[in-house]
Amino acid sequence: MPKSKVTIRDVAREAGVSIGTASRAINDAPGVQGRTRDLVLAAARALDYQPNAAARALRSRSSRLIGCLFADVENPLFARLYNALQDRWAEEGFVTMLSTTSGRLDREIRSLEIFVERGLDAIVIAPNHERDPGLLHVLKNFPAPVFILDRDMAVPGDRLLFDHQGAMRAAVQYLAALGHRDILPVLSHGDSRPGQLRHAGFDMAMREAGLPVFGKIEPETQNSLVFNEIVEVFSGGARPSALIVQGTQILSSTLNALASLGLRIPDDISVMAIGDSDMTRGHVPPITTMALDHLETVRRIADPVLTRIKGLDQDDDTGALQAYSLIERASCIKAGSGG
Amino acid sequence: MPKSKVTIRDVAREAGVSIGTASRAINDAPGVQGRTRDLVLAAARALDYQPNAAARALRSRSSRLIGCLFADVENPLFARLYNALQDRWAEEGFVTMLSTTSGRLDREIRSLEIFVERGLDAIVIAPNHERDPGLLHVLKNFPAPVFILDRDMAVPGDRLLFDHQGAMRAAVQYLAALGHRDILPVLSHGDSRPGQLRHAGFDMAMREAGLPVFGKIEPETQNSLVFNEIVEVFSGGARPSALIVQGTQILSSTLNALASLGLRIPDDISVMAIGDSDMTRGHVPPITTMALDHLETVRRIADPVLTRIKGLDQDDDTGALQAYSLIERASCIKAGSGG
DNA sequence: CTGAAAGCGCTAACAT
DNA sequence: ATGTTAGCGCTTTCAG
Repeated sequence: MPKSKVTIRDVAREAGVSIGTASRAINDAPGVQGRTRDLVLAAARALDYQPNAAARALRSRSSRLIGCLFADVENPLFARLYNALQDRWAEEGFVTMLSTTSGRLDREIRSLEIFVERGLDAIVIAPNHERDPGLLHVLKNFPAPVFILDRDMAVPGDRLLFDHQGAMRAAVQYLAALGHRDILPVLSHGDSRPGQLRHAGFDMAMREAGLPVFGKIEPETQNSLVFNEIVEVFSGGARPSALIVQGTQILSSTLNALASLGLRIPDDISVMAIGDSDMTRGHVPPITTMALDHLETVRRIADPVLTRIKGLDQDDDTGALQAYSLIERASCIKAGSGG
Repeated sequence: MPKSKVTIRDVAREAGVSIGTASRAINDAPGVQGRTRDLVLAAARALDYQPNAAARALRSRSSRLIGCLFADVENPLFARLYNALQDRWAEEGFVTMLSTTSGRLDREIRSLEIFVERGLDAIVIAPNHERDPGLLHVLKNFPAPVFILDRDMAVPGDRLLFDHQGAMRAAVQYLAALGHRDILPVLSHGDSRPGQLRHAGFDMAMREAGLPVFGKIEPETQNSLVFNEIVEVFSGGARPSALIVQGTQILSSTLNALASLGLRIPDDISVMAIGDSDMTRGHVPPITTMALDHLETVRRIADPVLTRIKGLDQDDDTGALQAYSLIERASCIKAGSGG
């Protein structure tokens, strides 16, 4: 009884109706009598019928598939996001596909081609290469709605942009209000939107606050170790009173360095994180953080995508900005007030 | 020029051949003259032809899709694994789908149903629920090869089992050889295979080494905080000379607690990790670890799956055991030799 | 409200 | 070596 692929034909026969009626009942389309519908559904259940997605997609020209293109799902932000999006879209009967590219251009382009072949109904992308003409070309001709996540790309489509600049400003203002002047940023060097805006935002905020830029630590990537750089700064005699640290991995390395230097948080130094995670929450003391509202972020991605798939032709929402908010925890205190 | 769905028909016409020949050329099947083949491929490229995967799947009864069912892709092990498997299978022309379930039974079952509907050619699963009859039932009737990853499940299919027991034994032996007697394990309490075997392995190894079990810390989940438990142990006056810690999140919390207690690694206490990660590598000092060989693990999953898809009917490989190996780093020293 | 039939794009079997 | 054709399982007209 297992391997026999039962088709809608079998269901129709079992229910004693035509194949068309069976289809309508199964998709609960209008124009089916209640009793007939029940008959069909009962038959389907009895036969353990599973619709064939390929046949459906071929005929209906809708795969009920939504694709995500991320560089990397080891990044907790994207992992959580993927999880939540998958959940949300599953409620609406869509299956979510994930393609990770390690940020490599060829794989980004190849993934998009695969998305075309598979006939995805929509895609959400946060590619590493914002300005590559080849990638942009594929995107412009993409046969389904494209949602752009936190990237500056010259292609049509809804998008959601994280307010990195605002986050940096809020962080600096918060620390400045606590009396900190020597604030050291530890922000990975980004070629793409997030990195650029964070640096720009930091510089601007410091200027606004009338604070000299004390120094900078710019790890190459999200996974770079900053242990040595941190130790060097303090060995050099210079002595920031507060750190702004972005990224889980970098934060981990930073905390390790501080502990190793014998510096206590927040007594000896204040630490502020950009981006919430198990680490910021679970650390003792917990780390004050600029965080994205996860639920809201998910909603602002999932819903517009669904709307587009339904085909409601509105103008692209090209300016949606997702703010960070300050989560005050125990890792920052007034400058000079420590033990 | 964008939306026009160009079909194999168009390619055939453009190349001046029949639709069948076009198909053969595109799939580079045997029985096509070199020149003809080039003609077709040129036409395909010129028209920017993308084959329709749904039609292919429907006709050929092969979706060229491989599914992964994991509880959670925020777990670095699975994230890395997914990445690598996707890469490997892409080389063979397969697309990989990921379903994450947060370990919830209903979602595990639902995911499998979706896998059936989508006609996946094979699946790799590491479900949370090893003994649920409903899940087992679906699996037994699954219409494609099933590969089981590190779970004890009474269903047919190849599998790869991680040697958690061996890992714990090696860890204990290593520490015992360094003269440690008071070894404290910090291992999450698992209801499924990995957790059970780790605990069993630890107990057995301690017995073999003639060491009394000093105590245990058993966080509920992989994300549990153990800061307080660690602090309590040391405040209680008891004083292990070495820790065996499993999981990235738990390790993070543990290291935080040790730092906060003012304990230096390895001088005041030796620390050994189960499972390699950016954290074990990047920590200062780097953490001695029992690790799985990533490449080998990937190979031992990816290859058998491919073989099964090709239909080579051999017996299930039901006993493959993937060993951990010891990566000696700086976090463990001889008992009593510290500052 | 339901049945009959066309056909989505492709591959595979059968002709030539 | 290439052309022709049937039909995968389903949704969607079009009749009735």
